[in-house]
Amino acid sequence: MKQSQLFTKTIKEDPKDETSLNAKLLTRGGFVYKEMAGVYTFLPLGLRVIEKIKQIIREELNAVGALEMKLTSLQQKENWEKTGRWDDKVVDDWFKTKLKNGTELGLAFTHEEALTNIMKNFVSSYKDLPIYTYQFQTKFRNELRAKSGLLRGREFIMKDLYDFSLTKEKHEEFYEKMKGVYKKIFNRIGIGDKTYLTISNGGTFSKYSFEFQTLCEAGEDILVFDKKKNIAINKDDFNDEVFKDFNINKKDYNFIEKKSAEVGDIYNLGDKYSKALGLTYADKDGKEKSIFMGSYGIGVPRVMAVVAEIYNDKNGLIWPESVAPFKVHLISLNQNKKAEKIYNDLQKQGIEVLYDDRDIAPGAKFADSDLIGIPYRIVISERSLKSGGVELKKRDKEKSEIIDVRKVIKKLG
RNA sequence: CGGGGUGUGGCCUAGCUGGCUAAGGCGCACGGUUUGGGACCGUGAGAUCCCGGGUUCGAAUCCCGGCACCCCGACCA
Repeated sequence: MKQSQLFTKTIKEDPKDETSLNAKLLTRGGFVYKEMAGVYTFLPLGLRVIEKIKQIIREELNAVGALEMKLTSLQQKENWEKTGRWDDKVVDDWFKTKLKNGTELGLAFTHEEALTNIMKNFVSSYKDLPIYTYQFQTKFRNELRAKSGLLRGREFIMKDLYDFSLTKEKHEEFYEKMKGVYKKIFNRIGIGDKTYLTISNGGTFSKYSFEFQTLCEAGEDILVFDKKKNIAINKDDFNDEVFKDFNINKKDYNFIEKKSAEVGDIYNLGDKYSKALGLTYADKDGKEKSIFMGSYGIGVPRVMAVVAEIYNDKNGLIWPESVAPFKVHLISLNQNKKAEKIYNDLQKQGIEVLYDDRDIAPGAKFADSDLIGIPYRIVISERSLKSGGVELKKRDKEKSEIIDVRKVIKKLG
């Protein structure tokens, strides 16, 4: 992409209505625009990051046989009444609306009911199971208080996966598998070493569930963990009962506390939804059986925000290569003819490049480049050409190197 | 939802104990000079001072009501 065509502009000053680092950096860099508290538009650069994160998730989920689909945001109340979740006293963060004729609708804050209902059309025999399916979908949650920039929003993209399994045991097998899949996803995104599989309250379906918590100052949770022994417990659930249930002798561990953000969660749903909505299958002996389910969420913008919180310096963002909006930021200082060729050659190699072809001062280009935080920066200028080529610098390094124009593409490819 | 804070051109701010044409910086347009770390000079455009009501000769400024945003807390499959 040519930067002259990028309509967003970087902003020098912090926006006055943001306090959190993620929102400040993402706003200043032109990644997001705040429509209202907890509701953000993804601008071209921001959307590229979102899509990178989605693609990593997609690849890992597809690898375990999950199929992508997309449900609707508008929901009729009928299915929700069957599970008791239409009631505002039970679920207090509904956004509800009405059809012209007065029919009540809800904007989905999750999709267990809708999906389970759909599956009634496709599942009747044990031969039809298991089913693993997921979507990237906008969730609406009428939070009392949106906060921390993109970390807690009222409208956000969520990856939610659901498993429909033959038995509790089969479901649990998949559940265990997903722990590894999530670990892999967060590793690829670049936050793996700060992300912990965390023991947490299980809610109504099982005594415990697991969250993926990433150490991060802006987070809302407090993680109690032992890095060496790789164990973490949400502080809310750090008590004798947990120690007993997980066979933990507190003296053997060196627990410390730090703030963290929940980037993913995996839940056992048991047969609550399948039962309530009448989703069953006929087993080999023809007997009707319950289906066991789980749900597995990842808040995509939240992951983006957490990455922004972790990877930055005083000059701006430093995206990990895996989720960066572009791999290379090509900066031309009055050498647009030569730069154009490099730009084309890089693109031919399939390397994503943002090419700063604008006619502005060098300092402004460097400042923008640092703020936007693309991993590799190539500068082509009279000076670099005199030294023998182009200057290549990594965003997170101080030093740069001069490389022959023909070799830089090979090096990055 | 309780408490605290803030709302002034596209962005960041000053002005707020009432008083002249609402000031500055960034950005934007035009002209010129610049060209390796957000350049400089000049000219110019751009404002329902969050909204509604009130007090007053006169309101960005004072009073009342509302809305929005930020923070703390509560809440949070």
